[in-house]
Amino acid sequence: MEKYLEVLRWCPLFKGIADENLLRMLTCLGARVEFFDKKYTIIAEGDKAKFIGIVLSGAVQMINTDFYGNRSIVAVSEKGEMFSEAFACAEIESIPVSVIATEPSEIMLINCSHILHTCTNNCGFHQQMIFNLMKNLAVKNIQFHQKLEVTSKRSTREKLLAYLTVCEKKAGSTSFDIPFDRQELADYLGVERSGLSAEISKLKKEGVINADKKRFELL
Amino acid sequence: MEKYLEVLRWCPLFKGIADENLLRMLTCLGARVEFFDKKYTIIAEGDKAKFIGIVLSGAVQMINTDFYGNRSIVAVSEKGEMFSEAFACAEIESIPVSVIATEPSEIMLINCSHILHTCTNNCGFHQQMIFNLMKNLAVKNIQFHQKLEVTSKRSTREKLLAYLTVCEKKAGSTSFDIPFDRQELADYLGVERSGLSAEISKLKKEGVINADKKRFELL
DNA sequence: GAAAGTATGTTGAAATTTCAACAAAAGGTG
DNA sequence: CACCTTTTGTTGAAATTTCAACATACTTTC
Repeated sequence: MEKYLEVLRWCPLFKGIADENLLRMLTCLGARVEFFDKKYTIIAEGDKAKFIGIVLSGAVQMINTDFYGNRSIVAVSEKGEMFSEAFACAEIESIPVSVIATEPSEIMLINCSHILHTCTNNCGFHQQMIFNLMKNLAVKNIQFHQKLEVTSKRSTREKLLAYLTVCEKKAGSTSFDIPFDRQELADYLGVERSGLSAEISKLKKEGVINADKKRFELL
Repeated sequence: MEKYLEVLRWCPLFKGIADENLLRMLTCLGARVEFFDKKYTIIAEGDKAKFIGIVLSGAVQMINTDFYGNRSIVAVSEKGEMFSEAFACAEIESIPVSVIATEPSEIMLINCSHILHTCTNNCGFHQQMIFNLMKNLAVKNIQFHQKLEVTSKRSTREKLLAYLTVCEKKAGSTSFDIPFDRQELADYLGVERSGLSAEISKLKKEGVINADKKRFELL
């Protein structure tokens, strides 16, 4: 597990926990690492919601596919971030989305009940970890607020600009990469790909943005 | 505070805490109760995100108003439920939405730092409360997933039916009341009121639903 | 480096939503 | 009960989005 230390130090779950304690905890938690190729399903809709995932390398998307096969991208987790923690913490039966690797990815899986229901009173690191988990859940909540703010806009143009503004803030620069190709961006924003492409072109012509592949710039 | 005991027992924050401990904790937490008339603002966008709110009576809505004045209803909290807990727990600067009373409401306000940063190691009830708070954050997360699933549908009809299906599940009956009037429902679903009214009429004619004011039935 | 496959941009027609305006119904108030 | 206000339903025109189809650019594979 040593080779993952650098990523794990960045993971919100282990904030404030020293390396040597972290490594011991991983054993105690029964953490295991699995590799998934691009496009592979890490957790399928309907699976038991037992595990918290941590992205050690690569990236994953939470996908919601409806009755008619329409894909909606709910969220993205990148290196060092967690996923599926809300489902595991809420102790619901099964997970309502699928988690897909969008690149070859190494994923750490931890049975959430090991975090919630083991030695909660004795071990200080454990308390810290539960606190970290709570804070992370709150942060994810806020991210949902942001996503709702973006997708609740009525037009493709407004959704796109709202999303790019969020990215700009996150990146701390007017120029940044987004984690989506055009079809994925459309599925994330809840709009039509062709209309999205048209809108991007229009905004380029108007001199509002620059865009090339996944790189965007707000002018 | 005794007169609020019945509601507070139902509040997810105090689950598993006996009445006598609960009352002592309220003092320790510095909980206070305020009354708000219908349409009054409990927390305004931009306010410091210090407080967790608990609805003792009445109901509140989380409202997001954009630059152009378009209203979007993010969520509703009813009797016994919490609000603003994610903002407080994430310890962000200021709250990005407004919380409005939709009926005359009694609201309990608790400074979240009193929950997170006081006697966390000594007091068992306190540990329980933090655990409850975490679980509630996870549940709210899942509710956001549900809302996204509803609002990510492309047509007014699909959004409405998806929302009504969620209500049906929650109510455990094909007939139920929704917490919105027509304009509010439109602002919650992210559609036009007139189009929504038209769609409701259509679904009634087709025999798919019954609807009268806030009461709906799925046929 | 050629071939196949994937991603992106473009376009016009069809469908849907938004907008504005009004009428009818319901609710609140003196 | 009459008046005023708010809510809801309806409608048609304008704007926007979706859909389908195709051309081009870019990637991957052999």
